[in-house]
Amino acid sequence: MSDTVAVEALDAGQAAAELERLAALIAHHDRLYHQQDRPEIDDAAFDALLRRNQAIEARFPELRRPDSPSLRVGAAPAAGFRKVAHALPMLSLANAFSPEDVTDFVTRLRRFLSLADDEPLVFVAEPKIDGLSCSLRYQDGRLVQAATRGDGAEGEDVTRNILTIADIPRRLPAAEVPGILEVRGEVYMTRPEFLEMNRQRAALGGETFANPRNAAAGAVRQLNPAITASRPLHFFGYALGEVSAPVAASHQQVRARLAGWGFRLNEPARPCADAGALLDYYREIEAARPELPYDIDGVVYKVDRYDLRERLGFVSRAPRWAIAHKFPAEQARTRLKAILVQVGRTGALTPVAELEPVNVGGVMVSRATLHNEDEIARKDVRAGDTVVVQRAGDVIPQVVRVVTALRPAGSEPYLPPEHCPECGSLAVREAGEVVRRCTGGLICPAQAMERLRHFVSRDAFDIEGLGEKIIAEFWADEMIRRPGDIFRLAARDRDRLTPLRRRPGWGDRSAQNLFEAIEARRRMPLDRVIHALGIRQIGQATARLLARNYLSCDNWRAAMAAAADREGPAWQELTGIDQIGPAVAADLLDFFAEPHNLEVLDDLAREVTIIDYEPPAPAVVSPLAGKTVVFTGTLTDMSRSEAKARAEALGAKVTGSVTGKTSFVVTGADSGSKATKARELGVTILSEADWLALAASGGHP
DNA sequence: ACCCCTCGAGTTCT
DNA sequence: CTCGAGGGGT
Repeated sequence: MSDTVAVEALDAGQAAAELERLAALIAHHDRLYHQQDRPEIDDAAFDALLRRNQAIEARFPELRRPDSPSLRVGAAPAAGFRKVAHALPMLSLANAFSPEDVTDFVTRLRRFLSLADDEPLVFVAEPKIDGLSCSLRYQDGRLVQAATRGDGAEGEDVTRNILTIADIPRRLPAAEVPGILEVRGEVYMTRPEFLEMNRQRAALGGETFANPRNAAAGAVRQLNPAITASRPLHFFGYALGEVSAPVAASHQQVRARLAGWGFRLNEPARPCADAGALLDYYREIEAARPELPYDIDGVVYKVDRYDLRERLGFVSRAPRWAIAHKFPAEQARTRLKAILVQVGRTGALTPVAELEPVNVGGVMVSRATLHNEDEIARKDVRAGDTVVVQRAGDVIPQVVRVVTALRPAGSEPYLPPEHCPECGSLAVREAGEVVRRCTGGLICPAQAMERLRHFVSRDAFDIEGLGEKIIAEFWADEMIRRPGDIFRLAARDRDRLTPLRRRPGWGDRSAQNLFEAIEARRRMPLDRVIHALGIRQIGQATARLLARNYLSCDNWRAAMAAAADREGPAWQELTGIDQIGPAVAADLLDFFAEPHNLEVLDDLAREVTIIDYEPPAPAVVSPLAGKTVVFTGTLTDMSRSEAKARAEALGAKVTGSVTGKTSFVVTGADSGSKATKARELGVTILSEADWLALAASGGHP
């Protein structure tokens, strides 16, 4: 039996023959296992076949078949990679699309930093490579971990694959680098190498990749590092992540250090002193774009000095000190076949364009959102029109405009539906609102299924393997009608009652995986539970506010019941929560006024342990935490917004008017009534110098 | 009565 | 990613 011949002893001819045999054999057993649920061999024997196939492929990569089992069998789970939390989050950048955006950016920063006209502010401009961001972690100079960006906070451990990239040094001179050093950069594929690789794959009858970015991403996320190794990948370093000791004071110094350690850098990079220089750089790169051997989607401008970056800080999820200036999105023309209407979990009816599939910047697009009926009217989009399509931020397809000259005769303007396309209930557009909503509420199955989808989504209960299709099947079989049902599935499956058993491709293993994912969610923090309920206007952030304020589920429910009158102390407490006003509070109470919702919550609480809110460990221990600060008058050394950001970073809340709750008032020049009021109320008054000293000390007086 | 910001809700494709 | 609405401040 040829299985017993050592892989090392095979010649190329034997290897090719064996790969062919293995492909057929593995596909056969895979079918028996997954689709017919009557395996002929046990799991260990099956795995042995897979391993042998992989070993032969590793030795003869050029013989790997387009129908190779290693591509399909191992391709499914991203679960193959361990999740790793980034020590410092990998943030995204704000975007600029026009010269005005760039001049605004420079002006905004100069104002924020309170720079005088003669004080310089240097940026470094670099090309923005269209690849896959990765963070490389070095410990005592040794590469110990590589992670993808993921959602920015948590990525996937792709160390074994990254180690196959020749551009990446595995060791850095230990004498020169701190104990912990993270290098961030972009994994990419050059265009000529990408084209050559696709040519080879096509010749072998395999699937080709749409663009170098997808090819690079696919290669890095291969479960088998041997496949990654066979792909032509490169790496540019562009920043540092966590460092246990500072290694540079500016971006230009970082670049010099990276180059010294053997990293490739984004070139050309250029220091620029003002918006004019940045825009010159942009135009040069745009002109050079076709000649560059790799794809870029724009350029990046970063403040050079690290001390200034520190002062500038962050706005929501992006650093204030950098911006990506994007090239205009690639556009394509296609025919709009029809305008469909989708039903969201809140009943919102969203029109979606069904398009003749068209390639936009390397990806086939067949649908695009039209947002709402006003948007359709503004652009006068009609079924049958030829439209210009682009991918916003190179991701989400959007209809830019109609090519009116190509409009067929006799076309009619779009008419919004009067009834929900899913349940037939009346569809109403409230005065002053843009969205039209299905009034079916609880009787609309589309809404109910969307609510379930929301319930299991990543920011809510995060149940993997319970996607749209599976939910729809369980719904049709009346196995899942409300969230609590999900947790009773495994019990019902013991009687082989679930529709899973009729699904082609589903065997015991798949069902087992799903039930394990569900069981892992039997305990859930209060804020996630609140979010998962899908109450109108209550998203992740607002759910957290509620959890923080009411601490336990029982307490929250009692408070909501007590606030039902919409005027008493419970209502006052609710609307007194910062960021919760009368509109949000009303939606919350509407939810609780519906008996069905209370039943759903009771039912869920019987299945799931709801964990009381636990305050996160404070990031900064500062005497300013929890204090309320008011700035008044003209500050000279810091702009008002920097002062505000600084105070908030130290845990204080900044407001505009002096009240009894105000902890202290910072008075700049020409302070007026606010300082007077502070004196009347006996609130502590600080001069700007006092404030600067306090802020510089990290809040410790 | 405005303006700015944050949040929510919707969306595509691999 | 985009848009609209709500909240809070000027």
